[in-house]
Amino acid sequence: MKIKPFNVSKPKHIEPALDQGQIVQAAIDLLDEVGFDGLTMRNLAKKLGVQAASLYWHVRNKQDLLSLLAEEICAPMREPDRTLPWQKQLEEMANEFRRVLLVHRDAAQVLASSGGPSGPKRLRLTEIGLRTLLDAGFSEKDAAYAGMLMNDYIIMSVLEETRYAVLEAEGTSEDSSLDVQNWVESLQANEYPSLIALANYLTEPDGDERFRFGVDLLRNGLESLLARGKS
Amino acid sequence: MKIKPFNVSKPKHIEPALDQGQIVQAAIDLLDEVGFDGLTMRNLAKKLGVQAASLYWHVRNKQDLLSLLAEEICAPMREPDRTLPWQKQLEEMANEFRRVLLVHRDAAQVLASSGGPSGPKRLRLTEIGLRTLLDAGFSEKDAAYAGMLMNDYIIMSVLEETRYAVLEAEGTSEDSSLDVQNWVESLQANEYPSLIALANYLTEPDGDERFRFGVDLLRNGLESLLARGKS
DNA sequence: ACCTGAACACCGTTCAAGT
DNA sequence: ACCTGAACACCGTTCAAGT
Repeated sequence: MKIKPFNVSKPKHIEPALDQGQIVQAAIDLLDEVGFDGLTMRNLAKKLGVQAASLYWHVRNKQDLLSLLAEEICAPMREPDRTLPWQKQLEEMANEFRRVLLVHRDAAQVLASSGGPSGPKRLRLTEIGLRTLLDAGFSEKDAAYAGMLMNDYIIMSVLEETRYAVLEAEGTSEDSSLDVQNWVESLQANEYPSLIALANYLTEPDGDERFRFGVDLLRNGLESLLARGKS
Repeated sequence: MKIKPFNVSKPKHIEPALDQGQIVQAAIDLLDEVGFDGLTMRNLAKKLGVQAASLYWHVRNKQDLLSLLAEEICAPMREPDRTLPWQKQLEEMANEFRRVLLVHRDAAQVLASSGGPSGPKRLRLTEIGLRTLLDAGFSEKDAAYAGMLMNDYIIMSVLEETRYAVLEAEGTSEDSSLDVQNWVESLQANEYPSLIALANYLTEPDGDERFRFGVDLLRNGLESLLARGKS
């Protein structure tokens, strides 16, 4: 009675129905369809035709999934041209970051809820940002703080930009403009004169302009900090 | 058989067990005890010795409660001395804002999850900030964008500052420092030289210094923007 | 190794019913 | 007017059991 030893290495090997890459891709699709709040482990499992518990074989927990998602969202970010002056390099990185955050619905929320950069792509991008600042002449401390600040600013900026968009989409266009109107009129004019004077800008959702304003402000701040240090 | 008519005006009037002020106060206490994630309608009801559904008589929903909470958290903010130069006024406001956000656990998370300012106190504070910027000579657009930027920066800054604190508190002090050490060592030195060189600053939780850096940067940016506009 | 079934311990919110 | 009981429609996560 002999047992054939050769098939032992492939003993009833069924193709695994799932792997981490599929899960992450499905999660991105689900995000685009239903947004951050609809992105649940159970909905994701349903989309994959699988039990929710199955996901936990390929992913530690939801937090882990969000980190993988953040990495995937940032993957298409292009790196800046290293021959440019440091201001232009940082500007390019900021614009690229914002661009990829606007590709997928609620991407900024994913980045905000996932912790700091852990995947190789995001680590590389922060490495580039920090190197740019160091090469520009900033001290280690200033470079570190400035890098974190820029990163946080961009995420938070897009977060708010898209939150406004949601507020707009909730009512019909006439209704939402009426709501803004009512909001302004509900303020007593003599109590909040500046607020009322600037209401158009405060409720205006021109994200491009607002984002550029912030980036310019930070660049100006960094330039004068550098000038001060060098004098 | 006569019925006394005089008690009719007070017909079995039981003292209401709850009002909005009590709910908000209990929510603040609960926040300090269990943090943002533990602040649920059900836990809050339990703390008040009442059914969860009862809360919905005094508060529209959880979002509404968070707005009330945000207002309560900001209530102790003092207003800046109007005779100071605009830079000092803004600095004072920033420091005050951060101060009150550090009084209660996860207060920054409450502010971040509650929408824009709706209560009278926060409206008044943004009014003051915007007025300061207008008085300083900024255009309406610049003042609006700068005001929103400062507001967002402060909330996000404290948000991250306290998130770091949580990461520190999770392990014993030796463990967490070891984790940081391991995190750094897990990076290939030749792949991420800047990241490794700045690791101490990136993982250092000196919130005071980091916050001041950001405020200084924004002030510098605003000053050069103003100088440019005036030239 | 990989997936299922079923449970555990929760959420926010609604609503008829009580007082 | 104000509160309760009970339900509805969900969550993330675990774990013994199956294949």
